[in-house]
Parts: sequence; structure tokens; C-alpha cells
Amino acid sequence: MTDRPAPTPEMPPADSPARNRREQIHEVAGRLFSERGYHATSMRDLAGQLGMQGGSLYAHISGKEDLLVEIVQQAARQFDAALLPLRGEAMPADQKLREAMERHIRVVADNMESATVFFHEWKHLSPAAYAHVTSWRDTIDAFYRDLVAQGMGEGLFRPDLDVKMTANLILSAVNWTYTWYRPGGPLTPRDVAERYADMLLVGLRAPDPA
Amino acid sequence: MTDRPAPTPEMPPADSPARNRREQIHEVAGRLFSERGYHATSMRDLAGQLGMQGGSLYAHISGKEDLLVEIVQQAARQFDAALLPLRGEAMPADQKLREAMERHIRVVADNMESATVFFHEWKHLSPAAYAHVTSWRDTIDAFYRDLVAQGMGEGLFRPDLDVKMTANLILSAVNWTYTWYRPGGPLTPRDVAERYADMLLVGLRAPDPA
DNA sequence: CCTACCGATCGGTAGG
DNA sequence: CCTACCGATCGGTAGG
Repeated sequence: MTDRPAPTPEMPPADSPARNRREQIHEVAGRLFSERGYHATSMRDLAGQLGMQGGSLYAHISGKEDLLVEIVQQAARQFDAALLPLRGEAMPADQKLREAMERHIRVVADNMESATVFFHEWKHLSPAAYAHVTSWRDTIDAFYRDLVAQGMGEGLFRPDLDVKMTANLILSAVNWTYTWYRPGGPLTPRDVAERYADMLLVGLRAPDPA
Repeated sequence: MTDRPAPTPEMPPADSPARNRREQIHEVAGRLFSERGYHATSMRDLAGQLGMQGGSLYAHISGKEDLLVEIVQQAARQFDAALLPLRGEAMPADQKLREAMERHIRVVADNMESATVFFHEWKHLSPAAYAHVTSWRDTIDAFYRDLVAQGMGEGLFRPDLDVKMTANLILSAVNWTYTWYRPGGPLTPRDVAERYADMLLVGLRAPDPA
């Protein structure tokens, strides 16, 4: 989870101009792909935003599809880095749910553009990248299903829950934030996660006055 | 809410070949736009699926963008027809929530392709159509916020709910179904709605044994 | 990183 | 509904 992985032959050193330019290209591509969609963004649009000619992009990147693949996979890595370490944590399931939701929403909130590209364009990846994302998605599904099952096992969650449907409901809440959350707004990811977790854990219905 | 609106000068009579062909075009367009995305679907792709040449489409429709507009607006009309009549119903808020969620999910489930196009492509509409959809979206948000407020007013829902966030959570659950629901599968829209509403109303946490 | 260019494909139209 | 075509634009490359 370091911000600056060790340089490899394929990846220029962290402070080199080449790497900065590559990062800029990915950043702008994420913005344009999220605003206009992948197929509606031309390489000339992208180059124009960076003050260069269309063909010049290919001095830095290998092709349009690779831009998409890297944006999607970087988003997937962020979700993994945020959630998967929680698997081994000894923590009551309700608290773990709260923590997972907060981390999940924070990844979305901190990466609204990549998250949008992720949710909208992953079906249009090449077969290899598509399969990769599908198996990643299964990992995240399993993470939440295991969390629910753990809570039921502990007696903290209701015993009559449908594990799969419960995980679906949780995932709906945290994923759908990409459509409405506004990063500069009054709500922090923590605010959203706490309110959502409260509602999910305790329910909307008023306590029985009897 | 009739299936067959009265013919107008712009709309051929219900059983005419022209209308059937137009419907076929819209149907196939919905499928292709949902599978490949709007911009990645060419008019020649669309024509090919219908056994005709690209140019021949324009004997039936006026342009690609109008196809998108009609698909999106038809989906919006379906949501309206399902939900808005509930506004006037005298019904306890918890029951109304259950009913609204079932209807909402049914619209998604019965129109998986249009729903996908709706959620993925509405931002790419022309300014006029975009504004139309935005105001429609506000209507649906208001519907769920009013429902929550009603439930709080009746004392059926917890008094400490945040109305806007509660509506967001409900909308997350019902809208996100477009990503995972499988129409031929074991779950009916009613099954999904009942499980979701149960979890939302009562919560995941086990009742206090004390 | 630019100029100049490639073949392919785009949405749409004319005329029948 | 087809043939033939329009100008525009696409992703990408060669050569510098």
C-alpha cells in the first residue's frame, strides 16, 4: 500500500518527467472517461486537455484500452487495499461492518472518477481484463458474505438473514454512493458510513413502545 | 398506463408494420446500448441485427440520439407509472415502503436493458433531455423522502432518521438491482423487495435477548 | 513531442 | 428498404 512502488523496467522512477506525464495522462483520462464515457472520449480530446497532439500520447502509453484497464485495475487495487486487511481482524461483526463500509465509501469518495469508470465501463474490457475484474468482484462479494456469516455465527446478527441478499444490500449502499456523493460537500465518508450502518444494523422502524 | 396509446400523426397506428418495425428498432437498440454502451454501438451494428442496411434505419427513426432519448424516457415513464400513484394512497409508511420497493424493483427487473441504459447513459444526453431526466430524478427522490417523512410523522419510523440519507439508502437498494438481478433466476422482484424491506425496517442486528 | 499521414469506420443523406 | 456516397473523425504509426 505504498504510494510509490519500487521502479521497474516498465515503470520509470517516481520523480522522472516520464512518470509524471504518464500519471497526468491517466488522471485526465479518468476524468474524461467518467464524464463522457470511454468510447465517447477520443485520444485527441485527451491529448488536447494535456496541450499536446493526439499522436504524441503514444510516446507515453501503449493504447487507449490500456488506459482503461489501468484505471479500472487501480480502482480494484484500492478497494482491495482498503477491505481485505479487515478479513483477519478480530472484531465484532457489527463493528467490522461499520469499518468496512467506511473504508469502502472512502475509496469511492476519494476516487469518484475512477469509481465511475469502474462501474460503467468494466463490462467493455477485453476478455482477459474482464475476467480479472469479475474474479475481483467475487472476492469483494465473498468479503461481505463472510462478514455477514460471521455476525450470524456470533449471534450479533439476526439468525434468519439471507447471507447473499444481505451482502447485496450492503454493497448497494456503499457502491451507489458514486452516483450522489459530493467530495467537497458537508458529509464525510465517515458520516455517510455511520448513518448507513446505523440504519442497516438497527432498522428504520421505531422501537416498540410496549 | 395503457400499453397502446391513441395514434397521433407522429405515431403510426398500433398494428401497422411501421410501428412494429419502430418497436423492433427500439428493442434491439436497448439491448445493444445496454451491452456495449451507446457510443460503442454503431447504427450499422443495429441495422445488422435487424437484417437491414445502415441507411435504411432512417426510414423509421430520425437519428441515433433520439433512440437514446426515447429509451431513457420510456424507462422514466415506467418508474413514474409504478411509483407516483402511491403518493395519494392512504397506507402505513412501512407498508408503503414495501410496496414502493417492490414496484421499483419490478420496473428494473422487467426492463433490465433500458434500466442499464438509463443509469449509464443519461449523463450523455443533449442538454434538453438531460434537464428533463434530472427533474424526473428529483421527483423520485422527493417521493422517497416524503415517504420517510410520513413514516416519521406517523411514529412508525425512528424519529432520529436523516430523511435525505434514508431515501438515499432505499434508492441504493432498489436501483443497484440493475447490476445483479437475473430475470430468469430463483428470485422474483417481490422476493427481493420483501427481504430488502425486512432488513431495512427491522435491521440486521439480533434482538436484545434481555 | 510534432507533422503528416494511414485505413477504417462513423452518423447520416440522396435518389431510387 | 437498398446502393452509393458524403464529410468527419476515429485509433494509431512513421519519421523526424
